[in-house]
Amino acid sequence: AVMILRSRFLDARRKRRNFNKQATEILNEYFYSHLSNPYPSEEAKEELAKKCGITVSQVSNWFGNKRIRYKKNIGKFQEEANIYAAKTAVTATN
Amino acid sequence: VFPTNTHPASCFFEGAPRTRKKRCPYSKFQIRELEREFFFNVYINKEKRLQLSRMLNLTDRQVKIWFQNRRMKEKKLSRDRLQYFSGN
DNA sequence: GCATGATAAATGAC
DNA sequence: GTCATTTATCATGC
Repeated sequence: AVMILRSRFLDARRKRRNFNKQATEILNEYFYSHLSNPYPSEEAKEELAKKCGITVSQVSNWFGNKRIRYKKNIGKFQEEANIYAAKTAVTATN
Repeated sequence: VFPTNTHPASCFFEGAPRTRKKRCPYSKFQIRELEREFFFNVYINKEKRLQLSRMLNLTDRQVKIWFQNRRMKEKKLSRDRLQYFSGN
């Protein structure tokens, strides 16, 4: 009985909802501005989570998925990488 | 704050694709038996581990790792419940 | 139909 | 042992 409730709780959590555009922007900004080492520290994860309005676990999930999917097909993310590279360049000059 | 890059096993751009065992999801029966044992004791001893691995046609290493991952999962569930009811 | 977030096996640091 | 990961798989969004 406990196990059934437990599994239902898991299934409920697994119902996925996309992050809002602003949260994705923040995460991508961090990812592409740390492309040589896209491993945020625990403190950085907490700050990102707060700014994005998501949990630290969700931040970890996002970076885990992003790293493997980026590495697996860099070409597919080239355009996206250029966009955020330009964006951070603009903010740096201001 | 720059990451010191000590914890990750390798750089993000590594060149050595080490051979890794392909992840194979366990069957419903295997999961049921593992969960049953986990319910009685979160830490499994050597005897029961060998017994369980033979019954489920898994290696003792696989059973050991399953219990490790299962404990981490339980911990994460506790954190999520706490956060859910306290609202951060 | 893939994109995306979450979970399940498997590894390695410590 | 824990725990942050990698990787494949799952489930959903659209």
